[in-house]
Amino acid sequence: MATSVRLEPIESNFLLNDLTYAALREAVLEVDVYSESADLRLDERKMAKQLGVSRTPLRDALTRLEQEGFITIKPRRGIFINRKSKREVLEMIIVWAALESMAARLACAVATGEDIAMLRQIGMQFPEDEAKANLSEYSEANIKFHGTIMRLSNCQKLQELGEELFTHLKPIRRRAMRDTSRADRSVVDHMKIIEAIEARNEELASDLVRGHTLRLHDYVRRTWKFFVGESEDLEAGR
Amino acid sequence: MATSVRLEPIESNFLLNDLTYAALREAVLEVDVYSESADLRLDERKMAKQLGVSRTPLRDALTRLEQEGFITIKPRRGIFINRKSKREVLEMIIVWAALESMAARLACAVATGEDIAMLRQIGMQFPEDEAKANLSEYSEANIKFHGTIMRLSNCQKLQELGEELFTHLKPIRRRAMRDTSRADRSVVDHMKIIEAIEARNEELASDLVRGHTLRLHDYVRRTWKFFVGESEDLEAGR
DNA sequence: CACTGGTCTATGGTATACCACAAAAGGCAA
DNA sequence: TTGCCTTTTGTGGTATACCATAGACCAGTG
Repeated sequence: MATSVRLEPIESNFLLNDLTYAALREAVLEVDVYSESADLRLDERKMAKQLGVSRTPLRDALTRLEQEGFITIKPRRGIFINRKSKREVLEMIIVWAALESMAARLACAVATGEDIAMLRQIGMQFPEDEAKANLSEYSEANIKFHGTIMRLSNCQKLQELGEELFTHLKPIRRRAMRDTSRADRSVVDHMKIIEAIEARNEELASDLVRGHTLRLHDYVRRTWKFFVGESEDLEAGR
Repeated sequence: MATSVRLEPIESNFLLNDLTYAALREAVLEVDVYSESADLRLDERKMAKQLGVSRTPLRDALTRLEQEGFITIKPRRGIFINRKSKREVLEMIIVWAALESMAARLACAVATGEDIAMLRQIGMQFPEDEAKANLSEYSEANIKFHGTIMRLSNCQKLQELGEELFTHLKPIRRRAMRDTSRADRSVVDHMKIIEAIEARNEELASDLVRGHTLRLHDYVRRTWKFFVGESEDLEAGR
C-alpha cells in the first residue's frame, strides 16, 4: 500500500460569475443612492474592463442583481441602480415585522435555554446609557439581537428572507445611524422581548416584537423625507 | 398634418430571454418532481435547440430560475430541478402564515367596505357541502380568498412574497388537491376570518388566519410522507 | 481478474463578434 | 431659426466558438 498523506480538499470556487456577483453586489450596496447627484447608471462594458472579465460573467451577475431588486436593466437604454421609494422601505419594514414576530413566537416554543441565555447576553451588552454613547457599536449589537431572534426560530426560510430584507435596508440603516433619538427606547423594548421569550409567552413575545418594529415603521413614516417630488400620501398600510 | 390614427403601443416584449424564462419556468413547474422516477436533469444544449434559441438567453433564464430556487446548476455536472424537502415545505407554510396574518391585520385597518364585501363574496361562493363536491373549483376559490386577503393589506411587498411562495407550493398543491378531508373545515375558518375583518378586529383576524394556516402546517407535518429516506425528525419549528 | 492511469466525452463557464434598437447628433430645406 | 429627416453612436441582446473540468471509459499491467 502507498503512503497516505494528509490533504485538505482544495476548494477554489474560481467561478468568475460568482466572484463578479459578489464584487458587484458589494459595490452597488456601497453607492449612496440617496444623494440627488449620485450616478445610478452602470456601464456594462466599462465594468467588465475594470473587473478584468468579459461581459458574459458580468451579465450573469447583473441578472442576479436585477432579480434581487437592486438594479433595473432597461433593454438598449442602460442599467440603473434602484432607489427604494419611501413606500417600499415602509413595506419592507412591515414584512420584517411579520417575519420577526413569527420568529419570536416560534422561538418561545423551540429555543433551548442556552440559546435564550445567549439572546439575553446580546441584548444586555449595552445598558441604556451606554447605547447612546457608542451608537455605532450599539447598532452592531442591535442587528445581532434581531438576527438571533430569527435564528432561534429554527426556521431557515424565515431567516433567509429576513437577511435578504436586511441587505436591502442597508443603505437606509447607514442613514438611520445618525439618528440617536431611538436608541434608548430600543434597549427597553429589547429587555421586555427577552423576558417574554424566557417566559415562553408566545403571544406576548410576538406582540412585543411586532410593536417594536412597527414603531420603527411609524417613526420613518412620520419623520423621513426621501426625495423631492415623492408622493407623501399613499403610504404602506395606512 | 397627417391623419392620426389611434394606436396601442405594440408591446412586443420580444426579448428571447424573457420568453425563454417564461417557457422554462412553466415547464419546470409542470414536472412532477415527487415521483421517484422523474427525470430532474436538464440538458442545456438540447433545450436551446428545442426552443430554437441559442444558449445565451437560455442560460439567462436558467440563472433566474436558480436564484428563485427552482433549479440548481452544478458546474460541469448538470442542471437539476430541485425537489423541496418536507422541511422546506413546512417552513414555507410558516412564512406564509406570518405574511398572511400580518396582511389580515393590515386589512382590518385599511381595507374599504367594498373590498371586504368582495372578500365575503369570494368566501361564501361555496357553502360547506358544495365545497367537498366540486373540490377543484373550490380550490380555485380558496386560492382567490387568500390572495384577496393579501391584496387588502395594501402592501405590495407582502403580496409579492406571498405569490412567490405560492408558486413554489404549486407542485404541492397539485398533490394536496386529492385530499378532501380538509375542505369542510376551511369553509368554517374562512367565515370566521371574514367576520373578524368586517369587525375590524385586528387581533382576532390575525390570530384566526395564523391558526388556519398553521393547522395546514400541522396537517402536512403529521400525514405527509415525501421521499423514502427523508428524515422524519428535525422538522421546522418543532 | 483487479487495479491503475491515461484518454475521451459531455457539460457548464467564458470570451467575443455581431445585431437591433434608442437616443443623440448632425444636416438640410423651408 | 425651425422642424424634419438621416446618420452616428452607444447600449443591451444574441449567437457561437472555445475552454476547463468531472466522470465515464478503456487499455495496459501485475
